[in-house]
Amino acid sequence: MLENARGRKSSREKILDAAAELVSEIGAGRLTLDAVAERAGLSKGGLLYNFPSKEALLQAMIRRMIDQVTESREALRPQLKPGPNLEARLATTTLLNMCCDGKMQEIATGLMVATAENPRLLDPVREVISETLQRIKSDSDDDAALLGWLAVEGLSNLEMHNLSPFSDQDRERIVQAINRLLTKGIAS
Amino acid sequence: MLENARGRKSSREKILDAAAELVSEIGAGRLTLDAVAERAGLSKGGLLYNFPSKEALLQAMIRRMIDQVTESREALRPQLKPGPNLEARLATTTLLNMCCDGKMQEIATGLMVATAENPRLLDPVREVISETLQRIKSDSDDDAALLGWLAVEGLSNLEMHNLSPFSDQDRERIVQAINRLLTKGIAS
DNA sequence: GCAACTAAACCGTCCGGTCGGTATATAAAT
DNA sequence: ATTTATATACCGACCGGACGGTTTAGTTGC
Repeated sequence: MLENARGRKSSREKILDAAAELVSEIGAGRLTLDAVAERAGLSKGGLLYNFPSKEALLQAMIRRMIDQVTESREALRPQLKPGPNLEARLATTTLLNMCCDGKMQEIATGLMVATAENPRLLDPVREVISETLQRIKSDSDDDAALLGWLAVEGLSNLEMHNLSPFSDQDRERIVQAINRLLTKGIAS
Repeated sequence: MLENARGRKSSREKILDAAAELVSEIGAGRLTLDAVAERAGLSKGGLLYNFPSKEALLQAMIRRMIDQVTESREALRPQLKPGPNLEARLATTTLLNMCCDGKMQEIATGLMVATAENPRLLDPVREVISETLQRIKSDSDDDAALLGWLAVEGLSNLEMHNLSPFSDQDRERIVQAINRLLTKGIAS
């Protein structure tokens, strides 16, 4: 559904791409409709034709970002071997993979805009997180799964805001440690 | 230094308090000088007398928030018994305690404003985080310390944005699990 | 007499949103 | 076949309000 019949990206997609790019370049508080329109290659009128208000645009950004995470997770599912903490491993691996693509940037920017403009825009995110917690709880035996998930949340949050102090080696070690935690648990 | 000679809060403090309150009420993107002045109980002129620009106000918010975290940590230091992962235990406990006070809100709001208005405002935060990592590394034997710290980062980030899906019992269990992780490590 | 304001008008810019108009395509009416 | 109508997708000038910041003239308390 990302492309219309002619194989060209729809205006909606171009606009969402442009908005995500812009936020990561100039910051969430400086996102303007004019800038988005220019970047997307259409007029402000055209932009507002596709999204009747700035709020509608932001909602769409959040929605797309959520859908992408869900898609990635489900695409990953068949590649992981079943076992304990499967849902936690899925959730963490998905997030960690997205940090490496540019996609994480988009998640970050969406969240930043939402936080800046209108905290209510985060409602759908709240829902997804709550659902993820349920999934993780549903097939985890101890608290290691929760800790691993939280650690990934922490790491990705740092990376979102360009606050991560970790070198590549650091990060690699951390990822492995999280995997160990999810498969072996906390020492007793 | 929070109060002036007469025991009354200085205008600067009142202004910073007002700004933090406002952000958590109306969102980072809607913070205006007029609103801050009104909430702080002085005129716009008075506000701009204390902070010559909005940017200066935001910088001061970030600075105060960093100082509060550092102070809290050092106040906690004599109360923890020495041992492995002391720095990690300090860092995590400090953050977790602040989540319970209202103080966490202030940290959150500061970060939100900074992210929204001007990513450069996060520079001092980046520095503090980097320094914290060094501290944690300096006295930890394995990766458990890093994981515990990251988990707390994740938890507090969720709580900052009111995204935490955890009940009080959940949270309690998680805190205990983090402590176990920091004292006993990952199973081998 | 200086620091720390108050009060209120004002300026310039930015920005979300409106609105009249346009181009193209497809369909309906004659 | 030609006109007329309708829908879609878009353009871009413009409006009005918000907001950061300035200025000015005065006030209060040490």
